[in-house]
Amino acid sequence: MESSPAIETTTPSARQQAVLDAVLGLMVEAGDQLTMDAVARRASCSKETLYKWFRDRDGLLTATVQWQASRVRAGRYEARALDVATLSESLRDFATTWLEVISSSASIALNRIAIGDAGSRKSNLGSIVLANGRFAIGDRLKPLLEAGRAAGLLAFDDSETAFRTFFGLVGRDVQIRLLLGDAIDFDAAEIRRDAASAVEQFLALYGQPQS
Amino acid sequence: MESSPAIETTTPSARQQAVLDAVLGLMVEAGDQLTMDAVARRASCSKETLYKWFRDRDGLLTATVQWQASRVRAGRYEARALDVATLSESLRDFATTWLEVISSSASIALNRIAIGDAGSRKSNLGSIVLANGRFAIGDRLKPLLEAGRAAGLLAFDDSETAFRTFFGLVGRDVQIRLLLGDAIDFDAAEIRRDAASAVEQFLALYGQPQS
DNA sequence: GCCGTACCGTACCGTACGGTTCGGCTCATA
DNA sequence: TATGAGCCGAACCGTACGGTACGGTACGGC
Repeated sequence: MESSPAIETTTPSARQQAVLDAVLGLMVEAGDQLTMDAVARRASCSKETLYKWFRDRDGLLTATVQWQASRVRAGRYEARALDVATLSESLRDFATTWLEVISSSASIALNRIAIGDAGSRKSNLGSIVLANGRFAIGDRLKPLLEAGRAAGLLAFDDSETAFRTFFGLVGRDVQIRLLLGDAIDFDAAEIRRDAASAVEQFLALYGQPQS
Repeated sequence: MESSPAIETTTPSARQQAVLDAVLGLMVEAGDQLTMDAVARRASCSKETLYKWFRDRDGLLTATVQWQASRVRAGRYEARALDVATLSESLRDFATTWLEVISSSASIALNRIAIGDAGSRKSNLGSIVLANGRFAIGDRLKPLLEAGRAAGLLAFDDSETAFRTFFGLVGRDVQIRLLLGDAIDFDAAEIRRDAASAVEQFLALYGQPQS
């Protein structure tokens, strides 16, 4: 269960970024009719250019996924002097950010595309999304969990297992419901509430009683 | 957050079931090239028959989803005399069954299809899958939870919230990883282990101390 | 002023696929 | 043995879409 590194590639030029944003916009508004024609029209560029820059449709999608991933990287969580308050605060931030990401229309659209072609063995959008989503989050959260353990605030054997529990408590059924088209009303307040109660539950399971 | 009833329709004839099984097989083996031609070839029937029986491609997919759902309905969990042992045993059964379902290749393929066209507003495979998956499970688990509460074994205000926690603890990152093409080795022993520890955690959060 | 480069817009090609039509086979009923 | 319903297999149609080709324009370097 090694963590895949979040793939990094040469950043696209400004014009190319505009194209990728057009793709994202199109995904969100009409995920089905994501045709090369539509992209070219929306981005005011020619299909020839699309093919020159991104090789083929798959390359365009891959670049889009990576482009979106590159700007989701949220703030880091430095292991400052940890007490139970700052730890749970950091965990809440983490949970909140994660819930905001997975409930954003861009993420939903992107995951739909990636899941769709994970069924066809060609291309590997799925693994890219996984590497930049689930596994990137794990890589960023585990140091915090381990710092919490080092500070005597948490108790667990395997940080991977602890992380997966955290993931489940935070995400619950949200992502699958959104992906399947369920319209959950999920405003910022609701997200904060859910994040807080998930952290509370996580600490109930893994927290070390402070003597 | 009303629970949608699991849609029930007239059961297909034996021949029709064979066709639907062909669709399922095709989904699993090559989810992308799920064409009407391929289905007809695999089921040794004519496209004319497909269109007569199922109206159009969408009707065929809908019937397939419902057909698959109809045979997933696992055993019921009668509220026998509840003590903590039988309750946690029932919960373990539940979790095990659920994990087996979501990790089965049929379920993965089906969810991929449903998610794929949840992006296009036409058709509502997504809601059908939700109704027969996530919500059907909820409807079947909640009575058990409430029986546990009535017996003084569990403590919670809202059975929906308690269920969603259970869902998260059991499923964690499994479904999204499988949908995105991650190859988790998930044998029966692993599933039982995961189910058991999820139930243990759930009881740690919601269990009522037995005096 | 001339040329090469990069790009836009559009027309075009090939193919795949949803859906329709039709000829022919089988079989049950009369 | 005639008839018709039900179905198979194959040919067919229209369209949508990925990918290519090409004419035209703007611009920087010589």
